[in-house]
Amino acid sequence: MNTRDKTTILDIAREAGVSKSTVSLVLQGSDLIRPDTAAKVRKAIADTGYVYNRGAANLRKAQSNVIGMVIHDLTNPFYAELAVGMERAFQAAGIVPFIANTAENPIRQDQVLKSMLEQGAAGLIIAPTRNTQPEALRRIEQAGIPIVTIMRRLPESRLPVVAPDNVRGGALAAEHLIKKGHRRLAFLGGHADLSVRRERLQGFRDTCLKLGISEQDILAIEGETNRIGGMSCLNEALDRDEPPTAALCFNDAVAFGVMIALRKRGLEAARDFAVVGFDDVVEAEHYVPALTTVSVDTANLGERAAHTVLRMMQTRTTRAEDQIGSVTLMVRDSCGPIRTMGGVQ
Amino acid sequence: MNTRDKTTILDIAREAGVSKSTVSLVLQGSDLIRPDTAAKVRKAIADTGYVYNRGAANLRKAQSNVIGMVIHDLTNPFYAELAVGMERAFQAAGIVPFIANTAENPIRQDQVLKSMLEQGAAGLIIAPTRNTQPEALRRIEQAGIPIVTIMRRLPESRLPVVAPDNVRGGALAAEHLIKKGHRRLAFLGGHADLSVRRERLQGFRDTCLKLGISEQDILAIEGETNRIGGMSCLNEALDRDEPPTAALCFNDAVAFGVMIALRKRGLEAARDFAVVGFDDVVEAEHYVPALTTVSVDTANLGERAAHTVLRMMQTRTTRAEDQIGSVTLMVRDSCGPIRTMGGVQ
DNA sequence: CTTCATAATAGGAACGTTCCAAAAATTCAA
DNA sequence: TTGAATTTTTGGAACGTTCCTATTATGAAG
Repeated sequence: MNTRDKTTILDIAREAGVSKSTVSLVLQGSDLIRPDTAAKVRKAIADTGYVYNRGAANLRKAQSNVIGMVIHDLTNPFYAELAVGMERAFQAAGIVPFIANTAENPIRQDQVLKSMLEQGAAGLIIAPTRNTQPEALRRIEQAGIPIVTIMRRLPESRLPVVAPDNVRGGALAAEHLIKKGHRRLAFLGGHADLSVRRERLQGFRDTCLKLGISEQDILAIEGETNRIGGMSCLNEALDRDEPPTAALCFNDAVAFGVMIALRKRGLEAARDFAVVGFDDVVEAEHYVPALTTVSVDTANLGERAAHTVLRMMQTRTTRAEDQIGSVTLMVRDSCGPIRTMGGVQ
Repeated sequence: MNTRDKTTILDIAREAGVSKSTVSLVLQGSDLIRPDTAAKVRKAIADTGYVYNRGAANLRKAQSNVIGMVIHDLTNPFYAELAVGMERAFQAAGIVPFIANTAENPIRQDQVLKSMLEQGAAGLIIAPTRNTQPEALRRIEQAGIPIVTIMRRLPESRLPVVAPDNVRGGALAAEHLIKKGHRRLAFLGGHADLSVRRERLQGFRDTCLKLGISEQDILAIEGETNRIGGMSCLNEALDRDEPPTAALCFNDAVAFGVMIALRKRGLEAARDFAVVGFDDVVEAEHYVPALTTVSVDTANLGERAAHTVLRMMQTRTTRAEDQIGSVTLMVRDSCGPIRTMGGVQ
């Protein structure tokens, strides 16, 4: 092989005294090749510092095994968990997926998506940013690349979605809080344009109404989907005339923010105010007080999404059923005991 | 263009009535092409659903702009922050890097690295798993691909490292705790084979000795580098005959674990036991009590790593200076006031 | 031994791009 | 208007694989 050039299939062919076709066949694990020939080739591969050029192969095959995971906020532990869950599922299929973060920025998301396409991605899982325009994904769809959205549902889009049963989760939380004796309830955090929030809020509100809470005793406050958002939401809630005594939070991050804000006001989660989270990140269990939250079975969600793209890739289809994961309420300490009288202060 | 086939540079050439070379030139933003010709081409590109085939280009150019970030634990908020920091720096350079998680598993890491190589990565940033064998990276080095390690230093390796000044961080923490009046100190968490721990512990221990703490009053307990590890380390520490009254934790995750374990024992961080973290993750500031911790300026660290690979790629070199980021102690609430008498219970 | 069927191997074209050398178009000066 | 100088455009080869179609080696049967 040439001194400085990278070694190719031809180099190992020469080294092993066979043709490039033979080497290629060995590389693909074909059983057309006689075992001893294959051994010779494999030895040559090991001797030389050969690295397979997947780009060249993809070019010729007109298909790749690259899968991209495009996540809107890797900094949110829930999404980080989700991402590594999916990665694990892909690993089992012998695929190394690539993760990219879009930092909740649609423009960045466009760039990332473009890059994934150019790189020849064969499948995509996307947890889209807010304000994702439908046409941002249209190009990918019409390129015939399997794509599934996870968690967030896109408006006016026929893309398959993998998400937890948000409506039921909201309902579970409402039921729990009302059973604990609360009569003025809040839903804190999240933006109204998020499908996740609409669904969670819907389940929450419907159940409240069904269980006899009146409309004006159900408060919904929008906010960021992180700790900071939780803090400001709680403050806004408690500054009302008739403040709520309990809240379902958009997600666990918001719930942590709510608990922090409570402490800053000299109040205590559980004792003075009941808080329920959503997602059940690992941290929830260890927090003090341990957070009562709706578990979405993150690992399972990730696995389903992974398997869905994989299946779509195999069947060369661009459509798939939505998948709604079941949820369970993890009752821990953040709602305190059953309440006998209303009112906080 | 053919009905079902993907459109190529030739299709847009035909569409625009120019040659493929012209299209290629336009794609590369060459100023050789007359503006109106370029406009025609760009229009054709916009009309057709053309997507650039970077694989083909890389094949021909024998070089790519793919950069990989291989992280050992994306689930650790610190590394998630680090990853998005690096991503931001690459974005400014017009590059979309790919992230992969190795889940602290050297075998997985080998697979990921192999995949990145095959994909034609032009540069790599790696936060290596424990027990990374030097030869795991040797192949990449000899392939001439720029690679920088971040945070963890590899044994017997000449790869450039970007890391915070761990020794100084440890020293800062020790000094702070001793000034607060503590006389029996612990270093909690982390495994002895981690360079990060060795350095942090070294700074911590040396300063303790220098400031008059005797060897047997400096306790070092190994453990996992996460919350769980922190919990068990604290329990082990307090179950000693002469328990410490303060600790520097391997990182913030461990520190959170320590504080949780304290609560479980009916003790309180700050009041009953001083705890200092390391890393200064965003959560540290909002925790209750707010965590006193050594800030490593995560964003800056990520930026430096990114710029280092970028520079190596440009200069086609495989060597670079180590970069040690400065650290500062963020004094918050987790160490309480100055202590006048020793002893916990 | 041949002959034939089959199992292994080999050679060339193709994938979509870039780059080089060369051709064509344009501009400028005389 | 012409020719030279310059700018703009073009065609073909090359990158490292895979796939298809040969071709050669092997073994079985006559």
